[in-house]
Amino acid sequence: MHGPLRPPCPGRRALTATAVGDAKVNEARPTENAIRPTRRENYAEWYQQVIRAADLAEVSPVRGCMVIKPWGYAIWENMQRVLDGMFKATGHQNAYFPLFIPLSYLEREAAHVEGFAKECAVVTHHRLEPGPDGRLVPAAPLEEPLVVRPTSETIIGETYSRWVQSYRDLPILINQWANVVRWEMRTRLFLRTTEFLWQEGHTVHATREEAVAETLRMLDVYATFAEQFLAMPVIQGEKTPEERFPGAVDTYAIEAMMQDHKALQAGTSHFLGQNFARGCNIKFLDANGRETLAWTTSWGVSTRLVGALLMTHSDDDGLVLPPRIAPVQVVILPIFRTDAERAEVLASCRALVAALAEQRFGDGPIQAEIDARDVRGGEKLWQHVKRGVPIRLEIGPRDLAAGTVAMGRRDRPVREKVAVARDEFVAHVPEWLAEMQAGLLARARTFREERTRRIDRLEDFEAFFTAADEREISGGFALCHYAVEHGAAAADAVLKRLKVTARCLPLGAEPEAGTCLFSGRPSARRVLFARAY
RNA sequence: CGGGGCGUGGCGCAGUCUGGCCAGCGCGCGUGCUUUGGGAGCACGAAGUCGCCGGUUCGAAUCCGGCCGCCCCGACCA
Repeated sequence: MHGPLRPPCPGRRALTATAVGDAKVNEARPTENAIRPTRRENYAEWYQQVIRAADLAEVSPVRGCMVIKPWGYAIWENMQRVLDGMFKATGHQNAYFPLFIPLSYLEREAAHVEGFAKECAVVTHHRLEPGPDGRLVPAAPLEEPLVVRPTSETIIGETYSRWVQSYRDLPILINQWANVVRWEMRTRLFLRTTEFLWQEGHTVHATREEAVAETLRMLDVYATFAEQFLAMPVIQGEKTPEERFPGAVDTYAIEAMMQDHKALQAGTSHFLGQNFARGCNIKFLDANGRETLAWTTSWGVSTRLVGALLMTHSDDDGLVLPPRIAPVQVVILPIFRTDAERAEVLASCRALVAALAEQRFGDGPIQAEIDARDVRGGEKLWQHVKRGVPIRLEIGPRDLAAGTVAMGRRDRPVREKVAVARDEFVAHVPEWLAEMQAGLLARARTFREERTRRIDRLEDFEAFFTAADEREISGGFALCHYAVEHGAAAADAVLKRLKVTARCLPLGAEPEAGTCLFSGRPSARRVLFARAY
């Protein structure tokens, strides 16, 4: 066990067996965080400031919409790439369906309309003409208004009804990457915007069992992705009837805990039963020649995952990216004064990038980038800290002479810099990145476990969700007995007051007889309660 | 949609109550010099229809009327 990645003690000088020099911890400046306010001071504002400091996105001139900037979009592209591979590996194909849904389609499933009607953008005209004051006004009304898709069950269902004739046509396993629009009252970058990017899988099956299996399989894909790539531990569970997707029979979700102890639904998977098959007329002849209604599912994750990622790992110095989802794993900051030094240092940096590209991490080569911009060193370094790049390297004339690189890790204090032999660095980077990845997951899991309680008395429940003083962030995950079918009315007032909701019925929990915390009725299992995004 | 707040160079704000001084400050931006292995210093400079429309007035960022937009709190939500 050696290498600079396990300094014996945080904040102290780290000793390394192979490094050329001792670790250097610059303590000249008083400790000061890059992000203000800090998480503790004002969590919601901290979130906005991290997005700004990391250059992920900004609010657009269009109400409720965001501009996703290159760094933020690169993270989303990585998510897309990995998930897309996982979808393909489970037999799905990509396709694309229209942005516009005829109003009449949306009406095909009663619960579905009711759920989405209040947040639909509607296109009513197809032409602009100069108005009396010289400004353009809509003209030429459409015969039937078009809804900008809030989700695509109905338009895809309509299409599937023509594709499905025989049991031999099944299953249909299709995904689409798309944008959707939901006219929300209040928006927050990445977490809830009027327009957002997502993927939606839509499948059709011959039997109920197969559709249920698909629903749970994709939920598991999401959980695996969240944990292995985003280093974000999640709880898989079934939604309560109140939280169910409009039109679904069962909705499942992965729930993650953010650093303010709130739950964030990071992905959903719906067993739609035959509801949409009925509404959209998806029928097939089975092996016995009988006309049968199909069974469908749908499942999705969105750019919300970027917000989830941010709130899982980031600290008061900005974004922290798990190496497996970071667009760049290593950023190299060349240091030089003269033109001669510049040429020499840059050549050396380029050689290092090439050497790193030979090393593999996860499913690809290590992505290293040289930042040779004419920006002052300290300023430049902090930009990369705030953007969450896992490893920073400084390479200057002294390193060239000594055959070293100066390394800083995003999971270590910013001012902790370790000199590592250059060859050593190249050889061990994959291992160190893997260690960072695992460390982030472990830390997030510990955080969650420390704020998860089994609670059996209402007064404990109230206390758990009540802050002792202004500065404390209260709450977390509460696992409580809850008679789902009968307890809702009894629980309503308490939950509303505490702003807590039933997040899900965790899967895989062993049955346990108990008494509903709210209604006193018998309960067979515990339900996960939390404040939620 | 209800309650509260706010619109002044790219960003953050002061000035508005009590009309008149060249519309100011900080950050950022540009140029030059000095610096550079941890968020630089000095000097010079560019940049504003004071949200929009109308009214009052000799004179409006400031007063009056209307409109638009944004933010926060609630109801709705991936």
